[in-house]
Amino acid sequence: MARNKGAKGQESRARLLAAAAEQFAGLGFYETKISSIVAQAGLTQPSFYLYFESKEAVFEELVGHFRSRLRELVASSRLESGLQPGEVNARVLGVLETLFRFFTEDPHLTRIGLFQAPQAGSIKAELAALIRDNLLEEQRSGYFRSTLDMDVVAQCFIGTLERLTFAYLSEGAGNPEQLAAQVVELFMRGMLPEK
Amino acid sequence: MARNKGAKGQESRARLLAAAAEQFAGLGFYETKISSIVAQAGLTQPSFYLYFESKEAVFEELVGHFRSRLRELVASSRLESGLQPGEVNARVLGVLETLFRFFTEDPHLTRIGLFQAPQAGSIKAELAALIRDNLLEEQRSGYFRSTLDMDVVAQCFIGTLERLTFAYLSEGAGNPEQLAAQVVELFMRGMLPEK
Amino acid sequence: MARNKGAKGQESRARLLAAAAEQFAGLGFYETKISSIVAQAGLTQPSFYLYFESKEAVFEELVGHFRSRLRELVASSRLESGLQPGEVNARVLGVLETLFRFFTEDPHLTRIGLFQAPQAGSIKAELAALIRDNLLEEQRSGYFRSTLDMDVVAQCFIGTLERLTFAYLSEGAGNPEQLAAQVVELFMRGMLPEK
Amino acid sequence: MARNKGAKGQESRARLLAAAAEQFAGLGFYETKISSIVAQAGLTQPSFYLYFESKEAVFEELVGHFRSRLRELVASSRLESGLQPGEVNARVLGVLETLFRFFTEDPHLTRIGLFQAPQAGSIKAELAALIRDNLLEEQRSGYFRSTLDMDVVAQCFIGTLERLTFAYLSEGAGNPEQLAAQVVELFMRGMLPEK
DNA sequence: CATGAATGAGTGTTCATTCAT
DNA sequence: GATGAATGAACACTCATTCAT
Repeated sequence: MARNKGAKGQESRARLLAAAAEQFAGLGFYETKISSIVAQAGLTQPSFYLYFESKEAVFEELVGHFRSRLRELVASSRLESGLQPGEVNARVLGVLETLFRFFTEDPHLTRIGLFQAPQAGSIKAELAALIRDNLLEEQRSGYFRSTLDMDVVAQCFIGTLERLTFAYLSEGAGNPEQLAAQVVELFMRGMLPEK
Repeated sequence: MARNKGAKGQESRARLLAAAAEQFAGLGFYETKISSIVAQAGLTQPSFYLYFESKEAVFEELVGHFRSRLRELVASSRLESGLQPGEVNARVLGVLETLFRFFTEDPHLTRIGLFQAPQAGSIKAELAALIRDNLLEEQRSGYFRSTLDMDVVAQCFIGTLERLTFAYLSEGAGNPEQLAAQVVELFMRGMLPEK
Repeated sequence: MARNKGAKGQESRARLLAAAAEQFAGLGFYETKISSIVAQAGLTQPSFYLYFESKEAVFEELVGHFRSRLRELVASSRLESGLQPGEVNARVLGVLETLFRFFTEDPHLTRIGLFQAPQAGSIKAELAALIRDNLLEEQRSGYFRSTLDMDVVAQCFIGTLERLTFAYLSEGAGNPEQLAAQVVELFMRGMLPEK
Repeated sequence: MARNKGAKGQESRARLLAAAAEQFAGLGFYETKISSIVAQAGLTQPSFYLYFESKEAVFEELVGHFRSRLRELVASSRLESGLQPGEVNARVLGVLETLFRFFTEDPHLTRIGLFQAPQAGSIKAELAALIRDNLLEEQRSGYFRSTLDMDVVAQCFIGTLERLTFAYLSEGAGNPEQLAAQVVELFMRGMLPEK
């Protein structure tokens, strides 16, 4: 009941997953009915259970995808130590761009992971912790003002990312790079140490 | 159907509303059952319909409360013109404190209005627009850097407020004034004009 | 709980009864709600139970009224024996007119008694039996063709009366006398003995 | 939602429809419960909704059946012109027999269509209109007395048919042909032109 | 690999009726 | 004589899930 092998089966499974993602994102968990998922995927209800254990299970699978890909992303953008002071700006810009791009890339998944999932809170908390750790390391290296509570700053970043993603990117307005630049402009003067 | 007069009736209605707010906030709309709302309120199911048209109706009433109180709050915190340059900081600080306090004051309602409601998006959009208008006026008066896109800035504020509220305040950690101060410290240097 | 005496009480009871008759006639038993009856009567629900035992009870009271008044009517129109052959026509005409008038007089009650009541069938059967008895006596007296099955004829009269009442009279079209005349014209040639 | 294809499905649907017809006819719309319909059909409640949209929908389907079959019947019994005067009697007899037979054929449906349905009034009105049109054509051809108001006559036929159907046929007493003959004997002398 | 048919369990809602005042 | 408030009992309907094929 976990992974069906044949080519046609994988195709069906993928269609179901895509339909589920779209509907969960648009309607939320409860307003999304198995009947409408399978309809969109061109299958019947029992087929659904050929590929997934339950409605909860698909939802969890989607949330899981989102969460683990997000984790990888942030992990891989860990600061290499030995950063030059002049590069801090670019570094933060890069991280923001990467996150904006990630959120824009699969909007259904993003919407599910950041809004629809009951775990949305803990996902954001986890993300915040990762970002905070990055920031703390940089702060210790003297790149950032020592008076800042990096816990708070990380939360501000998350909130900002989240809001801008939904206000602009999911509406198809603006683009990741431009938004990231504006955020950097807004935040950095408050973060860099006084000259 | 929403105007029962006697004192006892108003009491019952209030109990139902409070129970509904608590459960909606904690469990969401769908996992909240009328049966458990009335149980918490010490009544039976039919009584619920003495005071509310439907499950949707109570939910909407709560969201409506939140939305309109939020509206009033922001409207009443419009900037009086004739602000001294030195006061800008304090002004923004004040607005942030007010909003933090408002969000903390009735956590159930806040959770419903900002997360559980399908209209959460439009509520935040509305709030963003109001804040943006405030900011724009101040920008025109020269209090803020002219290169800033106040639309984006407003969204950053909303995201930040929202995130901090849920990360700290609803956990009972931190306090509105302290958080507001940190946000001001973080944002202001990026917002005030260069000397 | 049966008969409240005071003037005001009688007034209230009458208003309830009238409202009930109107609504039962128009909407039927099930679509008529106690709440709407009392609303129309300008009272509250508990007041209803001051005057009637139950919803069924009011309905029965109305049906009972109809049934007993109809009974009296037919009973009182029994043929005096010693009728002259030439008067038969006028006699039947008179009975029809009387019944048409009765049905038109209180349309709500008529609609309830002939259509809405579960006993409608037995009411019509009873009426048919009474009419049949009248007809039989006249047949025995030689006023009517001896080949006619007066049981059937009576049913034809009932059906005709009922249909014409609802097609014309309750629409405010036509009048009892004229309709009665037409029925007599249609039926009598088939009923009177061949010359 | 009304087109399930397999043989087993059609069987179930038919059983539900039959059970519904029987219970609606016997108990009326409101006293008939979905639970008892499905019980009689040997199914469970959700299965009902596999075949019908709602309780109202089955009822309407039954009424619709009745109405359209009745329409066809009357339409197909339109008078061929070129009728011989001597055949008028037989013609009317034939129509009456046909209608009596139709009403007797599916007693549940008849009871629903003529009594239980809120549209019963309009169904009878429609039937009356169709019969009146037939009669009018014959009247124009000189087969019937020109003084008769065929609108009224048609209503008399309907009432008579209805009453006799329920008084005799649904009790299993009498038979269509015999009743039709008696009606013809009663009405025709009043309808045929004076010699 | 897929489907037609069926179901268990649950939930919102309605309404006649009553209690206490 | 009347009412505000409350309730018991029921019922239609939904939906995720599962057999049997």
